[in-house]
Amino acid sequence: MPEGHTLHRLAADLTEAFAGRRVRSSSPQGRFAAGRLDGRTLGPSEAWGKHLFVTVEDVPWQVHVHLGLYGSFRLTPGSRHAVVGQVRWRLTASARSGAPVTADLRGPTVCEIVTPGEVDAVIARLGPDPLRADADPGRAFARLRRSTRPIAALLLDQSVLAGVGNVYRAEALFRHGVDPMLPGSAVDLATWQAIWDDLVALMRVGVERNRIDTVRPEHEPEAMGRPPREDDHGGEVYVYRRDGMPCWVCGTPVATTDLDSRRLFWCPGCQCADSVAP
DNA sequence: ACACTATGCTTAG
DNA sequence: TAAGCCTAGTGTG
Repeated sequence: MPEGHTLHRLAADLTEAFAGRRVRSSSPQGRFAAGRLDGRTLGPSEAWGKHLFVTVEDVPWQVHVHLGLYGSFRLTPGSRHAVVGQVRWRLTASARSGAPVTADLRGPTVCEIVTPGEVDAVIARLGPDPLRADADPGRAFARLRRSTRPIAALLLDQSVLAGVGNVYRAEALFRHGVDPMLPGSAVDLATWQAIWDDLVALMRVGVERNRIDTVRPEHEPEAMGRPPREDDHGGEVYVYRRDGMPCWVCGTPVATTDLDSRRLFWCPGCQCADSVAP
């Protein structure tokens, strides 16, 4: 499911499966002008935060995809599958150019052909993306320091930081013992740098494993003598959707509240002004 | 079978 | 702040 790591993994998978290959392109559901790509050769795909761009050889335009809350873009071997459900965009590459493969896009918020100028405009409104090597965490820190909004709200603001979603927000704040309601202006540079570095590491693991894993080795189920969780959010997490359950570290029940119409999860024991980072 | 939820974001008011 | 987008999985009866 789509936080930034999902999009970066998807970009890599699409590039591996389709770059340099001639594709068939269609919109079984009919809501995307997929015919413009039919018979063309794809270039590499790239992710910026939660946005995906699929390039096409010999033309300046690209396909811009945003999965939104429940979009999915799934690759499966083979090129002759029956269409199941509402497929906005189907890409296939046949056995003639390598391993046959199909990619089906369902339920995206955005799937459109965009000009280079439009690509630049999307990227321009995004903050630094921890998964991009050229990202500048200082840009995000400058935004934090100018804001009285809670750090938890700022971490989800894609113009402050690109690619972080509700799970990474909750988990990163937990791992650094930061009170989610701390105003951005009160975050010191050392704390910010630690959170940023941690997001870079956590999200890279997310890309590799294609799931979110945030629990340190010493708190993993094997080390704690508890059964593994392994739910559909990924592997092990500390607080995300664990409200009411005891914190893995201090035993305090995990709390939840609404913040800007999004659910926020945190441990009141580990994440307060006088707590030491777990 | 139906109801509810969800890792997101935009627009209207 | 609320509604809308539009899919899939889970829970309830």
